[in-house]
Amino acid sequence: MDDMPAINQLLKGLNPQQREAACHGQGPLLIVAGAGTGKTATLVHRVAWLIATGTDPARILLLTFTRRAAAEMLRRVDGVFRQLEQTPGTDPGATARLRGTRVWGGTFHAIATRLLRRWGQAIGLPPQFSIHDRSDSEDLLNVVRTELKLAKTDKRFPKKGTCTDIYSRCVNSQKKLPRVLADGFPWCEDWVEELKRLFDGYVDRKETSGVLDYDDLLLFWHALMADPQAGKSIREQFDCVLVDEYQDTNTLQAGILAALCPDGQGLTVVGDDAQSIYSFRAATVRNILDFPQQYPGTTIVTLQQNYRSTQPILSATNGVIGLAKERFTKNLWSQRNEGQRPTLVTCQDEDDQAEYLIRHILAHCEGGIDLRRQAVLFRTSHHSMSLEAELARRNIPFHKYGGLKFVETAHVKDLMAFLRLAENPRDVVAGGRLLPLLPGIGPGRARQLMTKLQKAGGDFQVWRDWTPPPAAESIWGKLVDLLADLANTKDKLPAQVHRVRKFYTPILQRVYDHAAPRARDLEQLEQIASRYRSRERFLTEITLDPPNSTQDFAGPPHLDDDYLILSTIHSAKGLEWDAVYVIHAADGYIPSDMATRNPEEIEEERRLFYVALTRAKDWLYVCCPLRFYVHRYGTSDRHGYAQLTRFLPEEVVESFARDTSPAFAEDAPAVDAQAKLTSQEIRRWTKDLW
DNA sequence: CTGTTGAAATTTTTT
DNA sequence: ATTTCAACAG
Repeated sequence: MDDMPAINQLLKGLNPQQREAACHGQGPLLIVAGAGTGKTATLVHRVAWLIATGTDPARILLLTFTRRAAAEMLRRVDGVFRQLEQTPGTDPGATARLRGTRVWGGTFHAIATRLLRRWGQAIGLPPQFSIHDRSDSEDLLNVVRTELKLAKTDKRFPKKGTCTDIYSRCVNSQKKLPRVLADGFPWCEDWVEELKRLFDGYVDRKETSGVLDYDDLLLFWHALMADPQAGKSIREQFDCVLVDEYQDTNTLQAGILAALCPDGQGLTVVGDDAQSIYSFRAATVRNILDFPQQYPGTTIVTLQQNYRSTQPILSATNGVIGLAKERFTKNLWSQRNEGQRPTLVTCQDEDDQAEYLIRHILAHCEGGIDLRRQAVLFRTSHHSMSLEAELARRNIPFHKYGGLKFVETAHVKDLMAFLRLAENPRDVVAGGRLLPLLPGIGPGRARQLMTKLQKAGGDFQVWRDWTPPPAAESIWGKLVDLLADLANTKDKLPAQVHRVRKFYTPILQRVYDHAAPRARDLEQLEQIASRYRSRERFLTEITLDPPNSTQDFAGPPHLDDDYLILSTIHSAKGLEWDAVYVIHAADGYIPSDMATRNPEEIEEERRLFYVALTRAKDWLYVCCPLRFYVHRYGTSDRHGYAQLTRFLPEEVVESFARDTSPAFAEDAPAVDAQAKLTSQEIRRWTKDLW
């Protein structure tokens, strides 16, 4: 496969910079890839090139931001080889063996799990650990919080979610608690000592429960690399390590990479400092900026030709990012000179905005752009609520990314808790969730039972000689039977789920309203379970990569079902659509009120806005409702007046066309929108004084 | 100790 | 609107 024609064939369609990156040798490589510059294609071809020139696919590690991204890339690597087979002169047998399927691909967390299950014993970690997702972590932290009586203080102690955020931030940034509090949680600074005790207790509790949380996966992988034996083995397992979205990695992740490729040989990172939007997760843009210093001899390849957007859209987005305080990449350019300027839409309020959106979305649909090639983007999940209601009312199908996920619904979590407890009887969160579902059993008895179980080494038989309260008498024996069986069973996963479902459905009907649709969800979960090889794999994969909706499980989507995309900007990362609508582009929404405490936060919000805008290929709309309801707590008629986002000052607005929503148009088609808008604002403002 | 009721506080983005 | 916590009845 070393023959030049085949290699050239493989790289055809790449521009010179992309090609340079794809064919780069072993030295450390930094690819600075602006939005839409063919980053994925480049990475895909680099993997293909590495394989074609003799690297064993199984010795390539591809780290991505989501599992979906990894799967997509490896699928495309296969595509490259399949195409190669078709070209005359290549040996089909040779390429067939080169498929990308054996490449190690996934998120840092998923790869950490695989490696820790294999090698974790070297650092004293038993291989059958469970993984806690974000809400499990909160629950466990809450257990400790209650035990330490931190709830009964005179001033209110931070909520469990906040505590988890703080903890996570400390671990991922590798910074001291007081520093983290001062930087990101100033309203919690009074609680340093209590938080220290809380976190100590939490760490111990994780250990006795046989559990790792998301942060532990990174932390333990990092530690594993320092083990002489295991670290060496893992280092030698991979010839090449490629990292996507490097601008959104944190200190711990950079540390892992340094341990994997100490001198940077075989290391490739790809990213765009202008798109760094995860600092709340302790990601630091320093990773990408300092990469060349960290690895002397780094080759830097910069991709600047944009293949995604029309030039008018690019001019506008360049204008937005041009105002960033620090800016390291050059302006992007496109050969797509045709096309409309993006549209800045002034709306009266949220309803009006929804009206405008639906009107234009349907119009584009008529014009041949399927719903699924259009996306509505917003800063915060609940910003799309009123739009969702309106879409539902009009029977317009949509998929939402970044909202409440299927597996986060209470009934699905309940059912999973049975499987989790059977898999790991030490998991106090699973037990603490499941046991109080029985009548007469609350947090107190649940705690008692879990302690008892732990002392017995996880043998459910010890629960048999416990005397349940009268209310639970009839069901108690059945629960113990169920769990004991599940713990020992060799049944296929769907059969296990079926048993749990039979046990749980009556409980569900007692505990929740709207039991029928919930019960149907569980039937679906049973179906889904059939695709997993084992219970352990099922639990692990669901917590590491929770599907966004039941539809995500459904496999290849039917061609005839078409649906609009709604997504948070964060979840839209790396994706693109023909038409993009960015809504609530008003100060307070973008940038979010919560993220204007310091200049760094504001700069990140600017990049976030930039990411949103750069998702658009042909059509871009930015909507700003002038009047917004203050539904902070509860519904009220309180409202305020919004300013257009500060990221669109006058000189940038010039690259937009202006439009107004239906309400304005109907009110006074002849009047200049700008003037009309102000007078209206003034009138409403005055009315609000009394 | 459980389960209910009412009052009080409440900070976004996600692996 | 939702979550959290204290008070109280069973």
